[in-house]
Amino acid sequence: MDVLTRRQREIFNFLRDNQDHFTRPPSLDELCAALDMASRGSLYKHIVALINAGLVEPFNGNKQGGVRLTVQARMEGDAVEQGLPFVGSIAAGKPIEALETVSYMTVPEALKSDKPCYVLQVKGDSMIEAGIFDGDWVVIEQRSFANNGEIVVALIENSEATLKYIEQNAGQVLLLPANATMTALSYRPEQVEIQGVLVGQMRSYRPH
Amino acid sequence: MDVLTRRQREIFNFLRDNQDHFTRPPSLDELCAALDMASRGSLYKHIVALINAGLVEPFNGNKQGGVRLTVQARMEGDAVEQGLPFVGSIAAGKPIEALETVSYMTVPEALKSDKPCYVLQVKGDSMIEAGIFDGDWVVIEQRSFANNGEIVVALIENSEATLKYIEQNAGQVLLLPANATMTALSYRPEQVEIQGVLVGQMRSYRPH
DNA sequence: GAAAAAAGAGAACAAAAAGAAAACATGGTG
DNA sequence: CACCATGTTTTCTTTTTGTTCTCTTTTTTC
Repeated sequence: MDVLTRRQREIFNFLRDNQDHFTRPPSLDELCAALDMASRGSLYKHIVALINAGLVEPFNGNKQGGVRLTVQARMEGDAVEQGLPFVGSIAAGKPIEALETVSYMTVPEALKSDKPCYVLQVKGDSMIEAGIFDGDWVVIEQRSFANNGEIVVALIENSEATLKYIEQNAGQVLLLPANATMTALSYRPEQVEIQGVLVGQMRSYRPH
Repeated sequence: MDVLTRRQREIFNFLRDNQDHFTRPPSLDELCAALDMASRGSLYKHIVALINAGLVEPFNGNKQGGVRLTVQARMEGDAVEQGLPFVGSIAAGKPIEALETVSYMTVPEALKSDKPCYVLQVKGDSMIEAGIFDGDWVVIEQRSFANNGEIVVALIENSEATLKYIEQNAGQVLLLPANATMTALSYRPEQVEIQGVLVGQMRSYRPH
């Protein structure tokens, strides 16, 4: 069995990643539009290759109806939707570990990562310029390291947890608020413990 | 059992998503109007297909009275797709009604209202100062009226849908962006149709 | 750089699906 | 009774879709 070409792999990946965006198997024309291609016939060749590779199956007995992924392919992308632990609010001056799970919150797949996550409610305005407001919920991937420029939950001096942009240089860790009225804080690496990285954010506009 | 065709899927989805909007089972003519179809006979074929698939049941012993969903159909809608209909992106210049449900998105209870809701993806920066960024998802409560100061999905001149603050005075409707680089738009009431009100917002920070 | 492979555009075709429009049936209403 | 809203059937046209073909363009490989 032949190995996939680059474009075939691209198209398969697109199908795998976007299967949830189609309620029904997409037709060739729909796929063309989604892939920004102009020719059905060109796409058709790739789909046939994927069919031959066993990665995609014709929908309706090779007649009409579009293509859909094989069962194996679908498994790969499917995840069970389950609530994330909601552990309280941040900027409350307490380490996250001290907070017990208050409840569980159902969160869209798109806002999670594939690693363990939890949900916090934001208190304060330190990140308003990043579009994170007082009262928002944030989805945090549990992780002890971060890349510069990421928004992290950082535990300072083992006592206070905050949500800030992080900038780690040699011998110095900068925690940057997204608020012109606040100033950046500088620490030594051993003073700061990263407890997680921001992967999602949610806000309710309902009156309460 | 035959697999549903694309159009049958669409119509079933429409029935499932809009069953709350009909106090009684809709007649074929009512459904035609709702689906913007001109021929009862054409729709009838689709309904029969849905009946044969066990997804829809005739209301009054195949006599008068319209169609309504079977219990199974309701189950499917509730169990399989627990999420809200995701109907596409806004600021794409298209009325919402023209957009079909492309997928479903699981949304936290706290971001919904108790009325029917749907999800849109935001395109553009017109609401950045309200903390709504390009690429964010918004949960919209389906509603044709709004209070001043609410953020609404407004259909302008029956052709373009946008997300803006609304301010309705006598004989004038103001649509206010939350972006200092953009200006407010003023319309006559009959030029603006409110399609929904913002009740929730979500953002993903995952790279993709 | 030339040859080969891959990718793409676009046209043409047949079959399926979808739609329009009209006619007919049937029950309820005034 | 006539009238009307509705479901049902039929006949037609139009659109969509998979499929195949030829041709050009781009990318890879030697």
